[in-house]
Amino acid sequence: MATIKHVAKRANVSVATVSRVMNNNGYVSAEAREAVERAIAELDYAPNRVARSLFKKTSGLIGLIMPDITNPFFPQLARAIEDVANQHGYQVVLCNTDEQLSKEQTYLVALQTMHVDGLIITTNHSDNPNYEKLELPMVALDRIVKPGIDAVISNGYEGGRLAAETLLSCGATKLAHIAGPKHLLTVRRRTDGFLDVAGDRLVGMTHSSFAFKEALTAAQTLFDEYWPFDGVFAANDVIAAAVLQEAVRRNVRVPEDLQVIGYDGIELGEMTSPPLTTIAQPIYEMGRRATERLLDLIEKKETAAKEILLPVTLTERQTTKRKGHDA
Amino acid sequence: MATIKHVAKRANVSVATVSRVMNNNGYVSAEAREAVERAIAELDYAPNRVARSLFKKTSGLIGLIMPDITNPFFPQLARAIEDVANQHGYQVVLCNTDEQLSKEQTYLVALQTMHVDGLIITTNHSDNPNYEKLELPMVALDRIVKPGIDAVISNGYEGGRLAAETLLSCGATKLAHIAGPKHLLTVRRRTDGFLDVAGDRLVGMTHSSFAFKEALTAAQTLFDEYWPFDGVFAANDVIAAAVLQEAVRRNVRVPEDLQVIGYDGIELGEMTSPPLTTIAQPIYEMGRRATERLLDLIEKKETAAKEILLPVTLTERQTTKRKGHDA
DNA sequence: GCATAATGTGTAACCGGTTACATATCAACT
DNA sequence: AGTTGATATGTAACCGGTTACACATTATGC
Repeated sequence: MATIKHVAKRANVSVATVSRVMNNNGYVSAEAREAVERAIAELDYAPNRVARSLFKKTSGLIGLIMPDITNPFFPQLARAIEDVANQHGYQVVLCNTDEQLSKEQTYLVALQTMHVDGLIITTNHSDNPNYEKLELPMVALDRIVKPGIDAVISNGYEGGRLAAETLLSCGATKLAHIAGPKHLLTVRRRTDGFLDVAGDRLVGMTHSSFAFKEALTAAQTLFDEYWPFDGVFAANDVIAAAVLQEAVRRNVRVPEDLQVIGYDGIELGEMTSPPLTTIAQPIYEMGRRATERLLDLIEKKETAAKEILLPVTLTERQTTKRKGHDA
Repeated sequence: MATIKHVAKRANVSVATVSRVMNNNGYVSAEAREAVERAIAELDYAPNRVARSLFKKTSGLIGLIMPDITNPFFPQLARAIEDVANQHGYQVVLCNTDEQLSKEQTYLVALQTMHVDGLIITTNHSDNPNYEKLELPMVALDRIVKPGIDAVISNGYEGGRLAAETLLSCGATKLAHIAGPKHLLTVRRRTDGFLDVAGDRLVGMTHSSFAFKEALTAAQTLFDEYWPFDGVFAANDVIAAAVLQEAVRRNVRVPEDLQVIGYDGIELGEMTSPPLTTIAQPIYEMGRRATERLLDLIEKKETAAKEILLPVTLTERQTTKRKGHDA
């Protein structure tokens, strides 16, 4: 690999001059600039980012910490983050923590010692003290870490309300709910919104993680203990898919006998049979906004908002009846 | 952040000695070692990887180039890669190229200038000249780039055969197939294997990308043009999910009237109704093997195998009848 | 008891960039 | 003509590690 010295020699200038034309700062004569540019082209030179990084204490890297990229909600987020980062010349380092504090800790020091410029965190240990001492720009995504830390989230409470309102206005009268993991504040809000609207029309509720197998078990429990009901709101689309599958197994027709609404708006919802009605978060948008915010933080554009709340929307597919039909 | 100089000063030794205890090489007296270790602990010192990287020309980073992490086959792969890399102290940089040569090119120079130690490529431009001039360890995953480059793939041809054999032994007599993108050699092999066994029992075939929307269109075309058939093999699980959905739409019962087999063995297959029978690739294992191979290459353990071929297995769920029932 | 090898430690060069500072030239202004 | 400021460029220090090399000191062999 060619270095700046090779370029300097070839262009008959000093390394300082080469550096000046690369970074487009300081005074450089037209001839010198031209000579340097020719040398760069001829040698196919690209500056060593490691060397630059060492001096500038900036790496062009951002760390992305998520529980598990295998959970179908995250790839879209990762994609958005990667897209925006890339457009601005940054690369992203992927870290799966399985929500284990020890892994998180290991990654944190690894990322720190490699001088990442910022962090996006979709993992939540609100109680994790590690983040605080970290003097790094960071934004929480779909999570709320701490008052002081920027967050990008969607309106879970309204989403939960919307789910209940939709179910009711589509004619459901006996509602059931499968809530998500209790330690996720953003997920609890969906449940809160749903329950507030459902009121005493709620006939049953259970909990599940976002793993499909567990969701299936939870769905079975729901049917075993609370059937009959005619409208289910699941805390995410994976759980909703489990409800759908369990309904099929029990010969419960969807949406005729039972309407189902999921949450997230991941692609999976299009692939179930019937396709899933869901409360869609603007997933890509969330990733985009979080990254833009982070880059602003990194580049010291002191932007105002500390918490960005995005709206959710109803994506009507075929697990609900047409709205207002028999409401 | 504490630097090696701070540690040296505090331990009353030179930076060389500190470096020696950090790397556990050279001679260090017991007292010196102890003093250094104490200083490290007290200062909470972690060596700057950027500085180390500059001198050693090694970064502890591996580049992961994939078409689109959003495609449900890739997250598992990424997870496996990340796990293994992490266990060995490496981090992974995620790159989505959308199979666009220009993006690939941009990433390649970015990764190169940041001195990544190796590359895992799940993207395929067999014709891409960029990879050749790259003096970097790399392994192709689920792709075949070039004879000289290591590859980890699963046995697509056998998988295709297995799909056909299964369909036939479960009583299907009129087979149909939706093939995948033509430019993917590993995917074409599935089709080859399937066709070789199907022979003249094939009644129809069409093509599709791996995008669900396109797969739905392809499924419709298949039904429109070739119905009736009683066994479908789809080139991947996403396409199979589309076939399932289209079958439901047309009131074709699965598996009674139509049996369906997918390919890949992604989690989606468990979530469809009914759950999908599929030819499962050992996805996690593939990612693991590719990464282990790459690390061997990086660390110059000249290992033999140039192409690692992994077996596929049949995952019987509920879109096929019980085997041998009516064969 | 002396040559030799093993052990222990510090100094400084090096990796490949960036930039403060010194120096030089030249045009403009008084 | 002399001062001043803008333009242009090179030298060398610096970022934070690693390691070749020089130099001591101690242990071992004959």
